[in-house]
Amino acid sequence: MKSLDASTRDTILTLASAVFYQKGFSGARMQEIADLAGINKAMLHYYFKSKEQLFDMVFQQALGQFLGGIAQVLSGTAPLQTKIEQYVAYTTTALMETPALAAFIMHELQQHPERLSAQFSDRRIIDLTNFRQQLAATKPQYQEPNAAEHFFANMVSLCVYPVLAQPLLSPLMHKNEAKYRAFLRERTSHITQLLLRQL
Amino acid sequence: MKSLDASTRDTILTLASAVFYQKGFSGARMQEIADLAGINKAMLHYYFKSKEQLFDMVFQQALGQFLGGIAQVLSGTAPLQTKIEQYVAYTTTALMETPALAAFIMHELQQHPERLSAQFSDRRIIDLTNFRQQLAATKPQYQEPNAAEHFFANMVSLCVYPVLAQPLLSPLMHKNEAKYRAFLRERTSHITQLLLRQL
DNA sequence: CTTTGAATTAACCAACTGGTTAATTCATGA
DNA sequence: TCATGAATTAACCAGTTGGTTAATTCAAAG
Repeated sequence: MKSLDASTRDTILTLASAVFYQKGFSGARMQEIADLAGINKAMLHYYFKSKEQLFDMVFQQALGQFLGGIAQVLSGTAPLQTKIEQYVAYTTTALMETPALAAFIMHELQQHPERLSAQFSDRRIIDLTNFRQQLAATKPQYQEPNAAEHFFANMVSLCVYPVLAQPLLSPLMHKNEAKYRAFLRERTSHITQLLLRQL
Repeated sequence: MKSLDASTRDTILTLASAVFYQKGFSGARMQEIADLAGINKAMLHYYFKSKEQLFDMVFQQALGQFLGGIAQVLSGTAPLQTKIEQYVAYTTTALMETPALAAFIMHELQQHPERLSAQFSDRRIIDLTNFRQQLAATKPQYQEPNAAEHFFANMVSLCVYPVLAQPLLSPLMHKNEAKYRAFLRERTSHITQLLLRQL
């Protein structure tokens, strides 16, 4: 039983995301997506003219979600502390819901870095100047070249990587999935404190 | 012109690594690997009976390289400071030589986490106890549950992610490849200081 | 020179995969 | 009720891909 025509596209998009996230573009099969959506391949091509187009929509949406948190930190007017706290909390929570998202984006971006440009041309949100100013205002040492960039890279790394590398770190720490998830939740405050201590 | 039969296998393995690293298992093509090696597909299957077998060798080797640095930190007898300094320097350097390695491992591990087990059954090197003891000896607060794990996760994240996410962070920081590489090199000391400050 | 086993090649194949087509059903507004 | 366009299906297709086979070349040992 299908949902209303208008929302069918969205349903497909959601199911397709799951497949693409886990298997990547080349590993994903149109047949599998169609099966998941309970339609046949022809219907899939009726809603999305090609695998590439379907993938592009999934990828751009995923990238938007991923960059959303960053944009807020880089351009918002809130105090630096607040922005950092919000980013750490939001990113951890969001990524934990779709653990394969980060690995998917990195893997696809590795092969086709140009796919990023679509997100950069439009939105001007992606700019470090505002962030650097706020940092420098808090502590003068952040005026030095690359100091703000290092802080930013630290923040993102500390949040994203442990989620992305769960299949590696979880066995390494002898934690089952539940325990590792608890560990990740615990990290939110750990990371926040570590970062704020640098200000 | 081919190299000596014995080393041909290694040549293929190296070339295949490059392809697998960039395109993953499902994106890689036996034909492309054969072309790179200057042989035809039949020869490729002569040396490696299947794509899966060739991939397994590549993957296990990649994983070994990736875990090599970690093992040293976790089990060596050197002082903690030295081990940290060595890990940061080694990891950054090693990953920068094959930037696609980390994304490759994460992506494949996401789909087949069981591929990790091969590395874990044999070597007992992968154990945090030694590391935790050294940490606790330096600062008692690291006796608390998960404290050592957080430190470890921080260390790995700070080193690996900025290399892995180069296609994302490089444009975001308005750095070309050369400048971003310089930034990564600069991070070696930045990360080391940050970590040692936590002791 | 000949034997023998490894190295190499060209041709081939079956399965898979993205995509198409033409015909059919369904819903709805006139 | 009928006309119209969207939704859906089954069958099909051409290109790709991993893998095989049988025949051939090559190199070294006897």
